[in-house]
Amino acid sequence: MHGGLSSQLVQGTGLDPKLLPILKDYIADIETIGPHRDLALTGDQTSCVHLLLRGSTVRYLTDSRGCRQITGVGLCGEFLDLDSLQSTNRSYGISSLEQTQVGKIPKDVMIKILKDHPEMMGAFWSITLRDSTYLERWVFRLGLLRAEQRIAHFLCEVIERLSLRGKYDGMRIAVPFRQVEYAEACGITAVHANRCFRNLQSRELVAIEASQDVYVRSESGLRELGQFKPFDQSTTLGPFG
Amino acid sequence: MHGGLSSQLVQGTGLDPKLLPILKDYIADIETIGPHRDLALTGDQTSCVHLLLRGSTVRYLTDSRGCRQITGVGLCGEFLDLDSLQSTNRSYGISSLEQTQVGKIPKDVMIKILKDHPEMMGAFWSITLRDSTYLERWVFRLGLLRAEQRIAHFLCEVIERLSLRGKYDGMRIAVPFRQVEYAEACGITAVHANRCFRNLQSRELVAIEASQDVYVRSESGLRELGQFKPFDQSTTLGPFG
DNA sequence: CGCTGCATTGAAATATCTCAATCAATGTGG
DNA sequence: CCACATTGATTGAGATATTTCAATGCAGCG
Repeated sequence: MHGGLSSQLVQGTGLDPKLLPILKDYIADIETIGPHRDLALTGDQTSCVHLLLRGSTVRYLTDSRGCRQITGVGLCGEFLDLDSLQSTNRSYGISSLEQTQVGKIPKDVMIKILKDHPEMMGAFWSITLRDSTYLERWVFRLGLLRAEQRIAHFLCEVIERLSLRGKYDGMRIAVPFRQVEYAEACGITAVHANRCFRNLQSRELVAIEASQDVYVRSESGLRELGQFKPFDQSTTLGPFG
Repeated sequence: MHGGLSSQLVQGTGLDPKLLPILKDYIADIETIGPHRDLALTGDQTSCVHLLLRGSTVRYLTDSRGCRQITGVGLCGEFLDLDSLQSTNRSYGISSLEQTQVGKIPKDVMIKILKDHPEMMGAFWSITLRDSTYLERWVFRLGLLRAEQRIAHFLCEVIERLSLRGKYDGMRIAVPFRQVEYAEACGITAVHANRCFRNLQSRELVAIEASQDVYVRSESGLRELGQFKPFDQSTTLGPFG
């Protein structure tokens, strides 16, 4: 059924490999949905936690006019909403970027996991801390950078996270963002995102093929323009090992 | 020595009151610093975790020109940098807004706490999750709102967090932000922040006295303008109780 | 063929920034 | 008590970035 599950999880969740088989057994339900569908809606009861088994997602908040601000990208192998354990209603939506498969772990099962395997809690906390770091950079991006830099910075984040799980070939951004998504992630208009990409192309930092695929021509150039500081890998893991 | 410590912690940390006495015993060192001083610098070794005993702080990221983006406000009783446990070097700075007192808990002591009192981990995780929620809204604010709305939204966040710990009198924002800080928190210029405040005053949403103190004239008006959604208090606390 | 979804372009409107100056309050030394 | 420096708020005017609106292009698809 879910063949390469373990290996995906190893690279995705950030969990200690020893903990993975445990987790796997608790997935209650696997759901598959097409591209650009909502996996979870703002206001929903938070009945379960989602683990992304295939595809990619975005997490977003909506303003009063219905505009979306993307606050995070979900890549294969990641937990999408560990915070569900904390709140009864979802304060954000999650939607898919492509054909996507999620494993659902009911909240009470999560609680059982924590009871049966106390080691898991440190792992989960650790994941939450890592996600916070990315969120904080997201604030940096929106607060201090101009449109073109924001896109560069965002691309760097995606590259970094793909790299960390061996899904970056050094060329192509293997996540099917449309320009709308780049815009919604960077707090700009889709129209403006388009012009920014044109500039990034003329600076020879990226190339765009087939109107959809972004190819990285100069990762260092993107990092410099976007003032991207790589993630501090040297985590102590102290309390969690 | 540190008299009202317990009661401050009860309201601030979000920890179960039973856990507080435990924590209190582990504070190794108390440091006092004046207003607008750095408590921790970007790049520092993360040798300890800071617990704010008195005063208020901001946490910020810096761009290549030295401009600051504030990513969080530290109020009395809160942990300022639980994430230190995760990383070896600080990726952000923390500075004081006023005369401020912090308790320092060395990282290895934190690890010992977790070993001796496993219940603490759920509490810490819970705090991290709550902080993430605020960070996510910060992204919303910067990404979707215009300057004036951002300030309204930011004021709402501060009001809410002060209220949650009984430090809001219904009138005055009891944190000594200067206009620079409002600007750095909202991703705008100090000059522009000033003009926004003038507008907020003419809309009769706030009043400013002595050029420093912000008085709230219409909390609901601020919430509406800033599209502020209050924090979901109904946390299950399931895995942690 | 005529949809539909998305990228692309242009031109005018607007928000925000930048620079530069002034003002008000406060504190300090003589 | 005055002269002066400092800090932060305030204003004005021009420059720039970004949005908005509206139109066009382009590909896949029934």
